[in-house]
Parts: sequence; C-alpha cells; structure tokens
Amino acid sequence: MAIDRFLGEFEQVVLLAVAQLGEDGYGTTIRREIERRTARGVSVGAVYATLARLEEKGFVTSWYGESTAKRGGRSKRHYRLEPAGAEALESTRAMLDRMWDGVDLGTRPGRA
Amino acid sequence: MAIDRFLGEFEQVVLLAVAQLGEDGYGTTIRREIERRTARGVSVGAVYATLARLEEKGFVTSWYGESTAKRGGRSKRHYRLEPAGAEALESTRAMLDRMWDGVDLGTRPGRA
DNA sequence: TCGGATTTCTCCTGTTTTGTATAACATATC
DNA sequence: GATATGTTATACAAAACAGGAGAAATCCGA
Repeated sequence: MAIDRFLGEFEQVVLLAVAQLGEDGYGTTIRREIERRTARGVSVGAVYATLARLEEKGFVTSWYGESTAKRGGRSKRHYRLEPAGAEALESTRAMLDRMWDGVDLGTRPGRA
Repeated sequence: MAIDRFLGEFEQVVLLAVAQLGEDGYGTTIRREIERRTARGVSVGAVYATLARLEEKGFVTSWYGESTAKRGGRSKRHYRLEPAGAEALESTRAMLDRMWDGVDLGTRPGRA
C-alpha cells in the first residue's frame, strides 16, 4: 500500500463521493458525483476497482439493495462510509494541510 | 499517469516540500521536511523517484550546486518549483476542496 | 601529505499498490 | 428478444516504496 494510513489520490476522491451520497451511493451515482464535482471523466471500471480496494481495507462496506421497478432495474450495490474510512479521510486531509501550511505559490491571484 | 492534470498523493507532498524549501531544497532536506511535517517515515528512494517524475513532467527543475566546505559536503542537486508545478498544486487542491465541500464526517469532534 | 575511514548525497534495481480502460456479463422492462 | 441499467472480470501502465550500491568530498592518523 501507499504508506500506511494515508489515502491515494483517487481513493480519497471515491471515498469522499461515498461520504457525500450516504445511503444513495452505488457505482453509478458515485461515478456521476465524481464527474460532477471534479469535471473530469471517470471510467466505470476505475470506480468499482477502487471501491473494492476500499472495502478490502475496511473503509467502506456494501450491501445489495432490492431491484427497483425501473427499466433495467438491476439490484444495486450500495456503499457506506465506515468509521475507519472517515478517519483515513481526516488524517489524509490533516497531513495535506500541514504540508500546505505556509506555502505561498508566488503572489499569484489564486487562493489565500 | 494518474488522470491528467491532478497530482498523485505523494507527488503532491513532495512538490509541497519543494515549495516550502525554496532554494534550499534538495533530496535530503526535502525528505526531512516531509518527515517533519507528516510524521511519517519516507524512504530516500521514494523521494528521488518522485522528484525525477516531477521533473519529467516539468513541475520542477534542478541544478547541481557547488560543494560546501563540510565533511561529506558533496555537491547537491537542488530543485525548484516551476509555474506548471504550482498550477498542478493549485488545481489538485481545488479539486479536492470541491469534493470535500459539504461533507460531514458524522458529528465527530474533529474539524469544522 | 597520503590514503583510508567517514559523511552526505545521488542513483539503480526490483516489487507492490494504485489508477485506469475495455469489454463481457447479469437482470429487469417492454 | 431488444434494450436499458448495473456490476464484474481482466489487463496493464503509472505511481509509491524499499534498500543498497556508488560518488564525491572532508577528516585524520601515521
């Protein structure tokens, strides 16, 4: 694994999407949420593969819901953020914040 | 490569260390800076490999300085953050911020 | 003052984890 | 069945790591 307690870039993004969606999170919505917020294309496979790894590490858990009465209403696999995942998210963010602390990217108009 | 315009987790950390150190940044100090701020052990090889990748992408440039009058004062390879690197740093951070926006990790005492 | 011991740093090699795409498979509606 | 919505399988490239070998420069004892 990366180092230890920190999340990789995409892992972090996927985990955050799971956090955003709560009980409504499943493959397709998670993917859409990522695309919506980051304005970048994401392949289906990338999402599922990452989700599987995240589950393996205990950061999320999943369960199959009932199939909806919609065309092609195959039963969905829902994902939920687990405490360990929330913790990983927090420590990764805290670590990044510490690295950013005091950085000034050359008086450009950007962020404070 | 990761996706496109975004930095991997460790790339981001290394690049930030370079930004922090300015002209004083070279392999060993960069490594130390990372260990100091993140409280995690980092292998030498990981740092140099990442630095090489970063340079290949045009995010940093390097030059060899003169050797100092110190025991083992071998000439060092210095690194400097380039505009493209600063940009990558910013867009990665902005993207992550957008993903975090609105996330509440369950009323835990942690961050706001 | 020579030459090895010592220190500081860089680079090479190999491996594991992540990140990603493509396509096949499953299941419900019509 | 044809078609829409979801999930899984498979494969691979890139990124993250570890460790030790190798280089360069100084220090120091005889």
